[in-house]
Amino acid sequence: MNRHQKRTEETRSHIMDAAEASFAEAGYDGTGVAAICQAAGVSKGAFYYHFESKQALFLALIDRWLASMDRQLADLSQEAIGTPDRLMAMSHIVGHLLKVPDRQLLIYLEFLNRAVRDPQVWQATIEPYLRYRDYFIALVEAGIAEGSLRPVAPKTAASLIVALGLGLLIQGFLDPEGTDWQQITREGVGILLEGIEA
Amino acid sequence: MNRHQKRTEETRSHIMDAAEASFAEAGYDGTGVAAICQAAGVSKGAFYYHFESKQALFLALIDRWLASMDRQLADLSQEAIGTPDRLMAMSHIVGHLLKVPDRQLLIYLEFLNRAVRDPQVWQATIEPYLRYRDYFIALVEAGIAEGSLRPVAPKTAASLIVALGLGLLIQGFLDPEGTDWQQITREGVGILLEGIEA
Amino acid sequence: MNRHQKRTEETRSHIMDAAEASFAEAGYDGTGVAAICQAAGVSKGAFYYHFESKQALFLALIDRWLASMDRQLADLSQEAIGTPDRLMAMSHIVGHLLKVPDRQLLIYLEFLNRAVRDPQVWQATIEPYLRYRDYFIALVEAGIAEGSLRPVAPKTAASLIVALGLGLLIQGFLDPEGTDWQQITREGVGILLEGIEA
Amino acid sequence: MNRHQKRTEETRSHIMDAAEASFAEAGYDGTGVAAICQAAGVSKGAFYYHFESKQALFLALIDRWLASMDRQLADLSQEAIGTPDRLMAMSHIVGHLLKVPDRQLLIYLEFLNRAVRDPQVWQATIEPYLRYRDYFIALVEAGIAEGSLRPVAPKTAASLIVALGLGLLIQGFLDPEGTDWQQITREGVGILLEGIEA
DNA sequence: ACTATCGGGACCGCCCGTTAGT
DNA sequence: ACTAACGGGCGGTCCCGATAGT
Repeated sequence: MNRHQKRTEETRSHIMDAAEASFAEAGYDGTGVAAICQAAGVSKGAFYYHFESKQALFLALIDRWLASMDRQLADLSQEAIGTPDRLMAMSHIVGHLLKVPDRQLLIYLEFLNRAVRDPQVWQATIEPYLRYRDYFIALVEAGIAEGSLRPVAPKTAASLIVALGLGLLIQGFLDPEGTDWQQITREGVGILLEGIEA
Repeated sequence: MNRHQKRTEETRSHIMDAAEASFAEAGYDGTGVAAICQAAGVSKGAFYYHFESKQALFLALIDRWLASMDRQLADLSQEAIGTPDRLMAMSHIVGHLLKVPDRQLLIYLEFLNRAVRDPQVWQATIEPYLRYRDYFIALVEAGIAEGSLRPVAPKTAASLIVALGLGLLIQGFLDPEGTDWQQITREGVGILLEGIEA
Repeated sequence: MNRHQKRTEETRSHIMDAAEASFAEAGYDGTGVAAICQAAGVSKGAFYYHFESKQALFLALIDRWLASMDRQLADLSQEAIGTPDRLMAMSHIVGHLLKVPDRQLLIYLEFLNRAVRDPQVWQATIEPYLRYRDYFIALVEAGIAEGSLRPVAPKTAASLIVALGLGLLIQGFLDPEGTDWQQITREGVGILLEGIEA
Repeated sequence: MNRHQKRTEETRSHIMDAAEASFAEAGYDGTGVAAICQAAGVSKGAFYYHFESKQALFLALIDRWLASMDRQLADLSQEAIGTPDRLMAMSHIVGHLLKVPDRQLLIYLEFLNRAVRDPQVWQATIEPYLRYRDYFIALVEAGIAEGSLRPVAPKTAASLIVALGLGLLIQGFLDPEGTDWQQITREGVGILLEGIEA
């Protein structure tokens, strides 16, 4: 990668970072392209040189986020531990997300909200969602196979786990100050395990 | 009630119904006041006679929804049954919501999404949220007192229940066709109860 | 005049008073009919029962003001004094208007501004303006005849007097605090008289 | 100066010229941004690229006018002549303004009318007004010093001169046809000088 | 690879005036 | 003589994207 390409990539990243922040803060519709450009310190022309449209930028943002999620999950899969411990480890990740009331996370709500209305965004969201659920299904099946989990329906359990994560995240958004969500998450996973552990 | 009042009430309802449908379909920002008026069959003059702004209409919509929620909860509280059974009954309500892929429900996502960005909407959302959580806390405490639940931390359990409901609803939005969410909900509550029942 | 008629007249007056205040404060275009009605404590229906349009109300306001001006001039003409003294007496009236920075006076600026653009308002304004100038012309001619004034061109002198009054009024609007306009007016008339007195 | 800057300057001027004409013709409130754009042959996008708002354009118009006024005054100050002659020269300028019934001048009335209601416009108007009055005060003082004027109060005389100009301008607006305002102005200044000349 | 400038459309809020009802 | 409710349209602003220029 030569000097030029590097510079180009940097501009792209700046725009995406600025957009991510703005979308989280004010929402997709509440953020103008001009505002993104100003925050990124570039002109509108630069924006439309790198992205076909505001929508395309949004999609790129989703992709970037999913890629980072994949990386995190892959890291976790490296360590060979039992299913319950792995769920516990995951709860720590979610709990960590909730510890600091990170306004930046709000962009995930925006992803969600647009996914159910925009077919293109839906496409980009539903596919990874199913992938993640499959991951949890496999996890549960492995747990049943290794005898650490009771023989529950894997799909139900997986949906339950995802629901738990989503639901706690949203509550964390709604009430970021009044509750120690990190602790709730830890205890919650404990209760859930109680219900499925052997 | 004279003719004027009756007419007013009807117009207001028409507007709110049309707005609810449009907001669910296209989102808050994707719905213009003109579109609402057309759908409701009234003029802009009528709209701004009944509502101070688009935002005010949105808040009125939230209030109406919360009022109906309160009514449903109150109905449920009438019947004197044990906590586990009551939770099961609730799961049926949520399950029913998920049975038909009702696009109308999408407006709740819109409520959520705006609540975290607009202080006024947040105010209107957080207060009832806390009220509902308190309701569940009381429910769990009652269950522990009557011996039907194990002595878990009530706040944690309540948050868990709410998380379950929210998380399943959102998954229902994301994947409305591929899964029998009604069944997942039933089984999910079963697993959760497994973890907290005595 | 029976009870009903009296009540009607009162409502009309309330509306006109409220409109006068609002027009002075925010200008003609800056004042909505609804605002006038609210300030007057009546409904829009009442407004349009008494006035054909916002414009008609404005015309009525002009008429009312001109009538009061006529009354003042007539009072002044009663006293049989020389022209210079009469001009001095008038300067006191103008000076008095300028003593208190009466925001209410701003409506005359609005009259002026609309007169040059709206033919109907122009009609209602130009005619009395010419009448007043004729009054001053007659005054000057009388002064010359009685020997108290030098033989200046009456029309020029009259225009000068009117210009003086208008110009000082406007300066009083522009700089209501920084200057003692009452005194300036008194001295100014003195200087002017110096130029035309015999 | 590159091509961009030149184009900008031209567009800005076109917009300002069109706005000046429209404001004079129909008043500030009676002129829509769309109308200005159409008259200037540009789009709304161009308009709001060059001006932050309709109000900002109005202020820019005031500034432009004041700058041209300053230039005229400066030109006049170049020639070393006595105070009376200078006042006479000025009367010629005002008289010239009044000779042709120039509808364009009506924008000054609009300036005035808005200055007394809008703090921002007031700010932009009062400061130059005071500057001009100071100029006349200095002029009168110089006249007294050089012995061409009687020892009148400079501030009073200056206010009188300004009042004369303003008042004649307004009368010129009200009655543009019926009177030879050029002549009235000349004679009027003569009379005024009569009152202050040594 | 980027900037300065521009095109045109859409949205919210308001406004003037009308009508059905009392 | 007056109110509540409504009709329809306009106005300022902003926004997404395109183009001319470098």
